[in-house]
Amino acid sequence: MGGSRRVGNDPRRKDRILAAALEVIGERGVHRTTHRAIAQRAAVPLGSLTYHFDGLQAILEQAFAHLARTMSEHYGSRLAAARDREQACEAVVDLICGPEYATPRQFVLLFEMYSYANHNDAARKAVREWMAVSRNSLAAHFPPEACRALDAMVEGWSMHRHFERDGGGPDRDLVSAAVTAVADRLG
Amino acid sequence: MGGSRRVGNDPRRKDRILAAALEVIGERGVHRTTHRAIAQRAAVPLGSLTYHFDGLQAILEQAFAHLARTMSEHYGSRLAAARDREQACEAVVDLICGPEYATPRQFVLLFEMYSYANHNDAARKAVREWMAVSRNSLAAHFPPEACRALDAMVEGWSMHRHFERDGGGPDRDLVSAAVTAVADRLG
DNA sequence: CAATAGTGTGTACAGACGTACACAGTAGGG
DNA sequence: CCCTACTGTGTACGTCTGTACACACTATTG
Repeated sequence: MGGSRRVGNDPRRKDRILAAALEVIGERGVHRTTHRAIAQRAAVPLGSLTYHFDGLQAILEQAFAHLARTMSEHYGSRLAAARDREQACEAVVDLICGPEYATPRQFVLLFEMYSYANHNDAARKAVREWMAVSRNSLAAHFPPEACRALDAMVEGWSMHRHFERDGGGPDRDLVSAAVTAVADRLG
Repeated sequence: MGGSRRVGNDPRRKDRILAAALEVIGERGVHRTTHRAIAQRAAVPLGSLTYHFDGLQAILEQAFAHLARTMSEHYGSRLAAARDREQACEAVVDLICGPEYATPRQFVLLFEMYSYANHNDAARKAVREWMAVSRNSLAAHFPPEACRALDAMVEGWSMHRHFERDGGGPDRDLVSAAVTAVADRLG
């Protein structure tokens, strides 16, 4: 139709494979993630992976790039909803405490990406972009110095909460106090 | 000599293997860490690994347990050197900015441990203990609430610095300001 | 309809992997 | 001295992995 180039039967297949890859990574970890596990999860034949991707490494790289993009959008949209600094602080507290950003699944994937990024340049690039975007999202509400500090707090604190995994509720006031302390002093 | 039990030729071999395992993990990542790579690095025969450990998983678990202990000691000793709150704040800034705690090698290993901990109970336990100890080290100088916040800041900020990997110097004043802001408000 | 060019798949293969285990080596007891 | 009990090693085996590739299929072109 129009173009001289043919169109595949299932143009979304590549994305489905990448989504399946993230699921497998989340359940098993990058170690023990295999072509066959991904293929089975995506319900596609094994050969389909080698047809669409140049090896397992390429799948992981693109899967993590996709993850970074998704997380960036989520992070950004939560902060873009804030209209003033007070709401921005609340948004930051939400990012740390709320179940939206800090879903266990995304945390597991995040750690897989970070560890993989230390041994793979493409993944490292994805991590850097994700970090840059998350800080830029803060930049709409805070000066650069505060962005650095708040971004670090979001990362570190939400990750500690992820591993402690008990009593997730009563922290909120404390987190809020720390966030406003930094925002006030560095703002 | 006293006991009825014989003594092996090389009692330090187990530790040497664990040290070699950490080196391999640091260079290659947990994915692509194999018995053979560890054996070669430790300069011991392949069979020695299956003799001393019940499988690769056991090696990783014990290697990470060792890592957590080492890091805890380092973290604790740096903070124990502080005599008052001001020095404690300086120590926290050092932990974030200084090259001692934040050596790239240890960071890589830390991320490997975190990601592995999401799929392995023993490693998860090691991570939790390491986090508990690091917070306890802060507890000698700050109230519990401040410990939570400062510990999160150390983790998040040092890790961001690890990935950004450019201009590591001029941050120091900013980090110091953020640390004292939190310490003052929550102290 | 025949020719064709690109899409997609099942299978086969070489290599690497974890692990078991038969065996060698050695230090004490009798 | 021999015997025994234990430590430690080299090798072999079955499995699983990544990847290539010959082949089938389909839709377009002439």
